Amino acid sequence: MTIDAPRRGRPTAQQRDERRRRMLDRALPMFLEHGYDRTTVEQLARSAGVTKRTIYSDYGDKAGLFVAMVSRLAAEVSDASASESDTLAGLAARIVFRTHSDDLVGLHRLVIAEAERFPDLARTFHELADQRHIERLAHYVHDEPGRHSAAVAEALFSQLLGAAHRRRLLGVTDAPTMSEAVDLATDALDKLGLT
Amino acid sequence: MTIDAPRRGRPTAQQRDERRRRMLDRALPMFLEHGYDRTTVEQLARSAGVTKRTIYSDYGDKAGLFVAMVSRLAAEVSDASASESDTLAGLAARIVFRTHSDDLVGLHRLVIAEAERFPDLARTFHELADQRHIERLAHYVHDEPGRHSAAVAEALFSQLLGAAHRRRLLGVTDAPTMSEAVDLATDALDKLGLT
DNA sequence: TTCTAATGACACTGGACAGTGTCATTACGG
DNA sequence: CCGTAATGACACTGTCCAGTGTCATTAGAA
Repeated sequence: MTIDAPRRGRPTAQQRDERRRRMLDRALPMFLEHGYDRTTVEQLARSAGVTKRTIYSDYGDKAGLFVAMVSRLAAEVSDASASESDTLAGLAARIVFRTHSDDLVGLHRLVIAEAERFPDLARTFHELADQRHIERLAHYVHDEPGRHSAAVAEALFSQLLGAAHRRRLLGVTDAPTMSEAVDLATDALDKLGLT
Repeated sequence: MTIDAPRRGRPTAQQRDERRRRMLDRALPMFLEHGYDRTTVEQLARSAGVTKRTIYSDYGDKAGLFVAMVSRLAAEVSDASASESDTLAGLAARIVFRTHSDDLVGLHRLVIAEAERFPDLARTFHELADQRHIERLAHYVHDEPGRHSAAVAEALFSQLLGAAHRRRLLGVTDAPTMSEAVDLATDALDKLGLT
């Protein structure tokens, strides 16, 4: 859990970058496990192999680190499903798999939980995660007769997450395997009459 | 905000019941506004016109009050949409309106936020709220050719909440009016090809 | 080389808050 | 009417934790 061999004194540029990255990397599992309030700066520091001092001078305070962490992750999510896929079914399945994963569900939970305190963060998350997914889906459904692709894409997105994702947020089911994700995606496409 | 004229000494039976109810009633807005961790027992007590003492003797601790409050509300939600409606469209619209309301979205947020700490509560909430809605919808779609009514009902429920409800959880949109809820419900039924 | 920036180690402060103890007060039950 | 249960008032304890100060240590910059 804890990073070993911390050295005193000013770090090399490389070490400094590693530390900065580690603080963000390690913050996620910490916040996921304990929630925002119950995660102490001391825990965050120890887990990253760093002292509180460094966290405060790099990120200002706990909220600063939290925002930086979520922002970075949301951006990654938005990039992740970008290129690789070529079919609607493939894209749909990947979106299901990703959004139902433990990490993303946990992140989603955090952002929802703190939506009141960090409204901008919630908005960013929504735009980078959900909205991007919908836009990407829209590229594949633009020809549907008589309905706007954006509306169809949103309906599909709703169906791809659906009640299953609600159950994930509430923690009453486990993350689907990739093959289960494919099935969920297939069902969703089917129910909306999409090819 | 605060209840006035608190009197010392043992309360009458009626006063006692009122107090018990008030504690639960007032706990919701408190928890909604500040979240679980940042709501203090002192605030809960003052808001209900009661001292910490009474909260501790009635509910044991903060967690006890929280669980009691959510359980009662979840049960109410489950009863609420019970009888009145006779058409699928009517039921669907009422579900949309209720689940997108500020109170229910806030409650949902709370339960999601604390799903890790109160897993049983999350399960209860899911069964009493979501699952009940799905079952109720299922009564109206049992005749759909070639698909199980339960599956159709779940798909419909997914569509009734959908991306709009995600936005509500993230706090990026306001609660829909009743007429907007009707529109959302109509769209959802439409997209799934239901009458 | 010398000065400065970034850090670890570690102690410390100030505030907040859960939960308890005590006592006077009031209603209820017998 | 008397003993007891439930309460308000209020002080108190113990703990936790965010954020800061200090100093020695090390790397980079001039």
